[in-house]
Amino acid sequence: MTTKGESAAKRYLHGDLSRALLAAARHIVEAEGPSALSLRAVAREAGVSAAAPYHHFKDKAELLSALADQGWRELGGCMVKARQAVSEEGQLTALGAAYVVFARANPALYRVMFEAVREGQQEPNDRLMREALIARGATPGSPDLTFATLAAWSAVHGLADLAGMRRFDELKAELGGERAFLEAVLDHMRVFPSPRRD
Amino acid sequence: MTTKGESAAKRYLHGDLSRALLAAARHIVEAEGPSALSLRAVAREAGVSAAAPYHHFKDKAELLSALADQGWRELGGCMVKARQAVSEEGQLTALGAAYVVFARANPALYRVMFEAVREGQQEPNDRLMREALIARGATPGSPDLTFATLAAWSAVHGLADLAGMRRFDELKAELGGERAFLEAVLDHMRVFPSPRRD
DNA sequence: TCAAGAAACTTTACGCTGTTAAGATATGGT
DNA sequence: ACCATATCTTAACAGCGTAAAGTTTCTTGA
Repeated sequence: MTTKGESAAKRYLHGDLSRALLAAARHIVEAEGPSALSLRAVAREAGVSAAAPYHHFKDKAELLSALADQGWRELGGCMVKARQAVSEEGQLTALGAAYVVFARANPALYRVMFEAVREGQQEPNDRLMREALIARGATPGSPDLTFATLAAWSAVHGLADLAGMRRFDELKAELGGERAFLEAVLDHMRVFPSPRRD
Repeated sequence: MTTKGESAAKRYLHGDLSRALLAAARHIVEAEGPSALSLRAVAREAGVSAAAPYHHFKDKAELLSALADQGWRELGGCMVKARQAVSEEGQLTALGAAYVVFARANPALYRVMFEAVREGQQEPNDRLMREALIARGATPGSPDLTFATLAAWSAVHGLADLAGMRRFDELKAELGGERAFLEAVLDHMRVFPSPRRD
């Protein structure tokens, strides 16, 4: 049986190092940015030697990929939750807002997430967005749906990447928060129409 | 007087090392990706010692920032050129297409460019896009113009980041090239309306 | 013209990184 | 009880960014 219930302090065998490494990685990446995330720092934070992670992850990229996967899962959860609260027509906008809000709340994690996609280690799920577009009238197999999905994803990803610039701090404050700012920008994309005016 | 006209081979003083370093950096970044771009590799490629670049750039970040600056300048040139060929209403779409096409033609350079923006070392110019939006009817000082500019930039940046995914290779081929693919996606953004239908 | 100083470059060295290899220790199955 | 195996450690390697100190070349002004 595993040593599941015991205190995790300074045993030779950690017991749940995979999880601990992921947690440490996430902590470091959000606290000090992706460029400061070294495998050795992760191991240090988890209280193990520099070589220990290699018994749980093939290399650094695999750890980052696992971290990214965790992020994509959480983002999926946020989007599902956001969808529940709105009418069918408003779904896409709600999903887009949830996407950007999550990325802005976890900016460094989001960078790791997207990097993993870029390297082909992750295949983010566009099912929710496709469904929302279909609910808004797109025909399921059409190229139009493909383009619209990609347009929506481009918009939210691009906005997530841009919204962190200090340049917009003042504007966000005027609008009473980042959320309002994000929605105002999304409202200028045809794929993200405002519920009020469409 | 400077040794301007002489052969650049194996002199103790290089003569134009700044430029040579930038050229080497650009070559490496496009050939092997941003993660492979080490200062030592750049120095090696330029035929100088590892410490030589420090007489021309404060550190690695400053070299990358200079490379990014060069990229943003070139992109600006492409956009100006793209604008000349179209009517006033089509300007924004032409600018957006030029942006994405440049980013896709120099994907690794574009990543360096955007990273520099993210670090606050570059302030990319949105003058052209603002002008195009005004030409399309936006009122110069309005918040709407700000949001629309940001929406346009989000769209092209996001698309540039996404368009490289292998996932779309087949679709691009069907459309007869990446350019058509990019325009089809841009056409689904309100800020980038198709000339034909708007 | 020539010495002095500045600029451009080199060698050397430091601590950091990712990763591997070889050895130590705990666990679980028989 | 014992052994294979999984998990961890220490030690080592090359490559990285960068600083310090030494060498070579260019420039400048008396």
